[in-house]
Amino acid sequence: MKRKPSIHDIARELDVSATAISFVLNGKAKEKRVSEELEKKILDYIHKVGFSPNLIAKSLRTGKSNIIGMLVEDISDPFFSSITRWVETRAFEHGYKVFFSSTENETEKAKSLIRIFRERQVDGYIIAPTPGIEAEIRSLMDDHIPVVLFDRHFPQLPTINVLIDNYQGAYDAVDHLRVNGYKNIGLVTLDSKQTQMTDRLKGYTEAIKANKGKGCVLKIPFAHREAVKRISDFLTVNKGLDAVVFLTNYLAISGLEAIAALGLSVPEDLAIVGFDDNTHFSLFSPSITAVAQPVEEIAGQVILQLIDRLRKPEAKTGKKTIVLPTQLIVRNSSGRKVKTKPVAGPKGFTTVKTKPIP
Amino acid sequence: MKRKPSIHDIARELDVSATAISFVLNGKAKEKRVSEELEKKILDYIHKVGFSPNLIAKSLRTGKSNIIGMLVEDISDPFFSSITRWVETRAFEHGYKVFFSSTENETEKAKSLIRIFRERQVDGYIIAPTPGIEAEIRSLMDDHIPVVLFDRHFPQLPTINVLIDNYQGAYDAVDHLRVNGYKNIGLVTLDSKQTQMTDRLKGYTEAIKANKGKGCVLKIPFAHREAVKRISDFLTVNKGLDAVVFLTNYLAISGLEAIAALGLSVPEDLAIVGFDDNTHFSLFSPSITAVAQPVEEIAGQVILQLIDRLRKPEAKTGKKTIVLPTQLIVRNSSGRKVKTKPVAGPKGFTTVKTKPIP
DNA sequence: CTGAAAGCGCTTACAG
DNA sequence: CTGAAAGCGCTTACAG
Repeated sequence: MKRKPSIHDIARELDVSATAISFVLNGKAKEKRVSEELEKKILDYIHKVGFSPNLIAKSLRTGKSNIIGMLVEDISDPFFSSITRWVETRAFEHGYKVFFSSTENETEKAKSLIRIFRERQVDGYIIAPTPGIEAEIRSLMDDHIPVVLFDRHFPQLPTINVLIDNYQGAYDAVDHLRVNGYKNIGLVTLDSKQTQMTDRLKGYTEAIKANKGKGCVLKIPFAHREAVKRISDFLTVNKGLDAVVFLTNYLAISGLEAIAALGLSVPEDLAIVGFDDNTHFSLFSPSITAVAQPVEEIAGQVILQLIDRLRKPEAKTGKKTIVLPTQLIVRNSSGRKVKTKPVAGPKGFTTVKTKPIP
Repeated sequence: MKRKPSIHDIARELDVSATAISFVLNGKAKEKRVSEELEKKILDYIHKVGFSPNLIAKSLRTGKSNIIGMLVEDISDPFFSSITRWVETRAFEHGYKVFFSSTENETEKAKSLIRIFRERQVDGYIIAPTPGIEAEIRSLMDDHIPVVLFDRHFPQLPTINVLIDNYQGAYDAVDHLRVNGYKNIGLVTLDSKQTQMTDRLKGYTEAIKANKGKGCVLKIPFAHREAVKRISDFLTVNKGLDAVVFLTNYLAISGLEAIAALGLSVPEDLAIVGFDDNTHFSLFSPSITAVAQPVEEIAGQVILQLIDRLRKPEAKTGKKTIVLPTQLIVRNSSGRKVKTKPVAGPKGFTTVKTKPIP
């Protein structure tokens, strides 16, 4: 592999000092009083040969990499992929490149990614934390490395957090169903102690209580292979349900599979509301009502907070939590309940009328 | 920011040489004849204090970063996101970290990403090329930096290419529709000269010709805002069509929106086949038939070829093209044509007719 | 078997 | 206004 020219090669070529080239390259020509003539000579040559400096060397020398490390749960999830897209764009405007990776919500994977990023001297972190990485985050903070958490957080850590109002989002979903005439509203959530999930669960519970209803909750382990079957069983056992709220994107997708397999009609047999909007929700038949997160604003706040911290690394850090509102996007899957429902079943519940497609 | 300990700090601490530590760290203790006693002393200390070496310094010294730069069209596209997931896993097994970015198929974005990666001394590249970056790729090859192209390629460049049989995939789609009784099969594709699209188009054209049919093609510019309207107009003008093949994932999604807006039934009014499978295709009503790419094998071949090249950087490079087969996944959207309009859907399938939301 | 030293390509305090 | 030199934290050829 041919060695690329270095600043010193160019210095020799042009018979100027490497110092001058460095100043010009970093836009410090004026400040450091490099003559305009010299500056032009250097710039012309650099453009001619298409020189680009070795950023590895620069990083080693300055201790800054201009890289932000970003950990998301799953880069192929529509919520996380759109967040990263926005973050990437905004970071670029500030001169930063973002490297992201998926944790799949696994503690060990998150720990090893943080280690890898640290070894490469990443300047700051944006993290949707997995459970169990409090120590790693604390260690970053101890070394004064800027960290912003989003989507979920650790209440005991004095981090900067960009969150949404999970409680209210779930509450709104239930309330919307109630207003539209649904009486028995079930919930499908993850079996998780992470804040985003517990807050959503609380929103559901409180909304149910407020109307003196009875809750009915199914908790499924993260990334469970048999999520569809679990939901299917849940719906079969709890025939009285006339609506279900799904607390994540993927649970809603699994739920729709289960509902299709059971041959239920939405919303006639069962109304549906999802959490996290999805490009395809408007395309399903019927289209799916969902609690949407303000993706662009989340990304904007995340980068704003991080850049701010990167600018003043020695500033006193304190806990700071930003909570953004959700928005309920009403579509057909939660349409007003039709009271006059044919035949049997308690509360107008129709039994399976179609065989699942083999 | 506290300075992290370096190899020399540890050398001083333990009263050994930095050389020995470096050898131990790189698993060369045996080879370089470091005594077992010394090795143990060093390892113990390193584990105790949790030392991790500065990879930036290592990169600068060795000229290797152990990073692979990967350019995809759009990381949030299900096809590309699953490819990157596999590539990431497989690369990690070989000691490489993958940094990926989306080009959005824009020439300038791709060029600037390649520049950014080069500045950071990335060891090798995996690229789904945008149009117009032949020169950049040639320049990488001139500098003996390993490059593997996938999904599409430049026939005039002697690169390593991992492709699928786009021609056959499209041909199969048309043939399947023909066998199921469809006579007037239209096509919706991108207005693109990239190989993956031209090959698919050729597959369609030849399949139509082989049956002495008449083709009917709509070409839409990449990322066109009004794709739905274009398709809608196309379907309205060409009322004779009884089936349509969509040559990309997103075109199929836009097509479904158009079809919903027009109030057409699938497959009764119009049968559908997509290119690239999609997690949600099985969930739509009806489920969508698609030409699936062998994602895991593509990723496997891509990494295999790249690692091979990274191992022997000076080896003669020659053009090498690997073509993998596609698989047609038959679902309900292309069900056998029923001459007399059906009462209910075939196979106990329920079609929910809902008006599009205004 | 072990260690001192040079050098990867930058930046910047310092001396002229 | 300009340049020589030190140093960021590693690796490795070389001398002992």
